[in-house]
Order: sequence, then structure tokens, then C-alpha cells
Amino acid sequence: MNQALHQVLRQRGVHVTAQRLAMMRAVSSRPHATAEELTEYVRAVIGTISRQAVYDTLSVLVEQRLVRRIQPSGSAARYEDRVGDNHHHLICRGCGLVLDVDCAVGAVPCLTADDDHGFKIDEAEVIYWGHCRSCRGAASASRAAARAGPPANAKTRKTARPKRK
Amino acid sequence: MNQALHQVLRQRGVHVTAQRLAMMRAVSSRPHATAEELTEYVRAVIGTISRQAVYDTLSVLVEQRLVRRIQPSGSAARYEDRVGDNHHHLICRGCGLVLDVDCAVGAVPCLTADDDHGFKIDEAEVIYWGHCRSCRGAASASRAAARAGPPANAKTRKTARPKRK
DNA sequence: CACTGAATCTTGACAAGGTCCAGAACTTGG
DNA sequence: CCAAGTTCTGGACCTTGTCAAGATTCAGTG
Repeated sequence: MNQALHQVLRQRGVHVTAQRLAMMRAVSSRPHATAEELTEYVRAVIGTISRQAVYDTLSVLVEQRLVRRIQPSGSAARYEDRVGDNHHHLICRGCGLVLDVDCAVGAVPCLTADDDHGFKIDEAEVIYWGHCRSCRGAASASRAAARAGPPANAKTRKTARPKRK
Repeated sequence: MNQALHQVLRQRGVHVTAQRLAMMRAVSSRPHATAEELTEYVRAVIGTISRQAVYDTLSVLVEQRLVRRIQPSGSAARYEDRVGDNHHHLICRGCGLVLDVDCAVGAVPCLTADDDHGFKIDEAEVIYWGHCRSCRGAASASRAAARAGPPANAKTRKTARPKRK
């Protein structure tokens, strides 16, 4: 199994290391994970990896188009190994859940803006923002009183920050 | 003129302060500016404002839908006061230039994903990535040798970092 | 299998962009 | 004009990344 990943890397002329193999496994088994989550995963598998190696590896993989990086407003970058099919993302403002959605328009669409202002466009990133079913339920009570709808940015902190001294 | 802004704020039940008025002016006169640039602008107008007040004010304005926040990968959040028309953005990977583009699909489109997974979608954020005309020219020489096309992430550091000790 | 140059990884410092907190100052309704 | 409630200030601190230098590891070669 690692044999296949091994080949993929070699073919592209990059060194094959335990860190890289583990990172690829991590990205593929935890779609939409942040760099930190991937680090945890990799550490669980191969024991240790430096932060720098994580970022370095990820950017190599992104460069090689083996991994796609998405960066939702107000949260850390996330990575996934579903590349080349131009799908988009649906993100919950409440809990940060990220889901894949197929492109609403068609095959490899979206790559044409109405007016490209002379740009050479190479990617269209589409993010649908909203609230997932459960967050909608949870928020409805408080939102009834709110004048202007849901907060514009998701709180991404998962756990309460420990009280500082 | 501030009278109008004043009313807008009051109507929404938020306090009217010099900082907020100045910030609204700033956003409207400098589309796509970062928080830092807006801070500079506001300081030039009313003398002083704390960083906290800047972020607080911006998030109030965003919540009230008076300002829209966009956050391109790898760069600070940017703000604009063109809200409600569902336009999109075109960003240069080379120099970070941000341009508005009208939606390629239609009126208030894009708000429908193929499958919404039970989400209540309230916004579709579309970013077209590419290279502007001048960056394309500048990069062509070095890119000829690259194996995998253009770098996947823009270098956003504008100036070389000063060499550390 | 040992050797060697190049590619990677580790460690540690640093920076940008934000957030949290507590108390002072200001705005608003009455 | 006042009390109450908001907002602002200042400063510590956090998160996510990046840079540099030196130690290690890969992978082709003899």
C-alpha cells in the first residue's frame, strides 16, 4: 500500500520519507484536516515529526498537485487529497464542519469569470457558507432575538481556552 | 454625510462612535484593504484607534452586513463595503491584487449548491485565482523550468523580511 | 555494500494577524 | 444631567506560519 505512494513520489522526483508517506496517509484518511490535526495523526503513526516538516511536506504535496489546500475565512488552512475534479466546499459557520459538494455548474466550470481583467485564471475556489442542520437547531433560540442573523464568522476554537493566570 | 452613517448605525441599535464612523468611511474609500491598512487610514482621520477597536468595529460591521469580509489564502482578511450583490473576487497569486468581478452565473446565483446536505446556505464565496498580466510576464522566465506549473500558494510577503540577527 | 551530493528533517527563533481581559471612557434613554 | 450599558484602550498572549543552520537521510554509483 505504501508501495503505491512510494512510487507516486519517486516518479515526481521527490524523496520518499516516512514523514511524507505518513502525511499522505493522514491527508487521505482525514479529509479537511488542519495542519495541526495532521501533525497529531502523523505523530500517532510514526512517533514524531517537526512542525517545519509538516508544512514543508504539505507544500510539496500541494505543489505536486497530490493534495489540495483550502483556506476558509477565519480558520487555519485545510487539506484534502481529492484533487483534479474541481469540487467545492460547504462550511458550517456554527461548528466548522466542512463537506464536499460537486460543482453546481458542470464539468470543469467556474473557471471562467465574467470578465477576467487580463488574468490567467488557474483555479476557482468556491465556498458555500451556512449552517448545518444541527447548528441551525441549536442557534434558533438565540437567533430569534438577533436583529441581523447569524454571526459572520465561525468560532473555530474547539475548547475553551484555559484561564490564564 | 456622517449623518447618514450615523442613522444607519443607530437604526441597528449599535452605538455610534467616532471610531465606527471613521472605519466605515475607511472601508468604503479603500476597497479590499486589510485591517492594518484600515487602521492607518482611521488614525489619519481621527488621530488614534486601538487595534482592538479596529477588530471589534469590523466584526460589528460584518455582523450587521454593512461590510463584507473576504479572506484569501495566505493573506490577512480584507474588507469591502460592496455588500448584497453577490459579486466575486479575482486574486493574483503573484502580487496579491484583488479585483471585483461580477458573478458569472447570474443574478443572485451560486447560492445553490448541487446538494446542500441539509445546510441553510447564506453565502457563496467565489475566488478566482490566477496571475495578473504583469505578474504573468515577470514569472514566465522562471516558470519555464518548473515541473508542476505555477506555485500553488501565493507568496504574500511584500518585502523581503529583514535579515534576522 | 559503502560513498557522496542533494534533498529533507529537526530545532529554535521570529513575525503577522488575531483574541482575551480588566478597567477607563463614552453613548444613550429617561 | 445621570445611571446603566457599551465601547475603547493597552497590553499580554495565542495560533499559524516562515526562516535559518546544522544534522540526517535518500538514492544513484562504483
